[in-house]
Amino acid sequence: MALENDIKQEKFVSEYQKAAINILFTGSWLYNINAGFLKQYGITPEQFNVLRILRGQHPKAMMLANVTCRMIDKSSNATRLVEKLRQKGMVKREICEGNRRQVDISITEKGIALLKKLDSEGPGWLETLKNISKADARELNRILDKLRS
Amino acid sequence: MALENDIKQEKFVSEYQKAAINILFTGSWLYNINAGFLKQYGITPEQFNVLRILRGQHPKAMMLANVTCRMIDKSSNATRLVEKLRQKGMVKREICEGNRRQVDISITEKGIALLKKLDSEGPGWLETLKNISKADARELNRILDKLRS
DNA sequence: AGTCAATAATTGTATTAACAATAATTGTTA
DNA sequence: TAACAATTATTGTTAATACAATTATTGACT
Repeated sequence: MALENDIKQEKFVSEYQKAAINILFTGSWLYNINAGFLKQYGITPEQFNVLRILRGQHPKAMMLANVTCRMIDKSSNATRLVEKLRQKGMVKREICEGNRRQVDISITEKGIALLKKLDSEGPGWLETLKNISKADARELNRILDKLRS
Repeated sequence: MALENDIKQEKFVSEYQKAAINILFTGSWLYNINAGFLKQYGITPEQFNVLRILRGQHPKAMMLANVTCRMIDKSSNATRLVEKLRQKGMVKREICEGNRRQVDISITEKGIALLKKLDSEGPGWLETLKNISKADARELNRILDKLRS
């Protein structure tokens, strides 16, 4: 009955409709928790996501298109996102010598340090998920992956 | 392996982290499908949501705060959302006589007609969900509800 | 070499979101 | 009833999103 209470809707036309709304609602809910947590560190969830992507390749650089295709929300404008992070000193941007159309982006030490702080200084957003068991988390992943297939 | 491919990330630190990212990613994915489908009708997902909320009470009117608390994304500005719908002739706005602080909002015949068209003219966004079984949809709802509890 | 297509990224612009501040009205109570 | 608090909604403002148009560079073909 949780979703029914959350959006004050007594019934749904089908289990599928409820699932669709549940995904959208829970996504928005989780996003807002995450955004609120990150706010004190001066970054948005999208910026956080880009930093984690870059850390995954550190110390190698990535071209912009490869950052974009790894992003959770691919519609956000990577150029401007990266520029915001550059202004904060979290990433470095260099035109690639071998192919001057592309831009090599890499995370700086300052960016690494911020992520490290976020990793350690929990509780962090992941704690929010601990209402469900590990088995449920696995089941959730299975179903969501199947949904998009 | 679906999410791993979708965001090109080989592994996650835990099943919980993957679940969090999976919810955000699937929510964004579903939102975009929905937005693309609604675009040809000239409304956004949030506006669609508000219209469905108002239809649920039709022909009664609702005050703005009661629309807001039923919205999927409560952070979006209901005043402006409703104003957009009013400009399109989908809703009616009247200052409540009994309490002049509140505004009575109701769906118009034109709004009803649009929803009816959307209901019938599928396939619609719900078809997207049919990759999973009804049992999986129920399981998904159970887990998501628990997650937020 | 010159032209055209393809790739990579940036920019322009209109719309929307975030969220604090303000206005208008009503309720309460000294 | 005057003053203050509470409720309800709107507005102001800055930043972010959506997405088409544009620029810059490289690759391919004649």
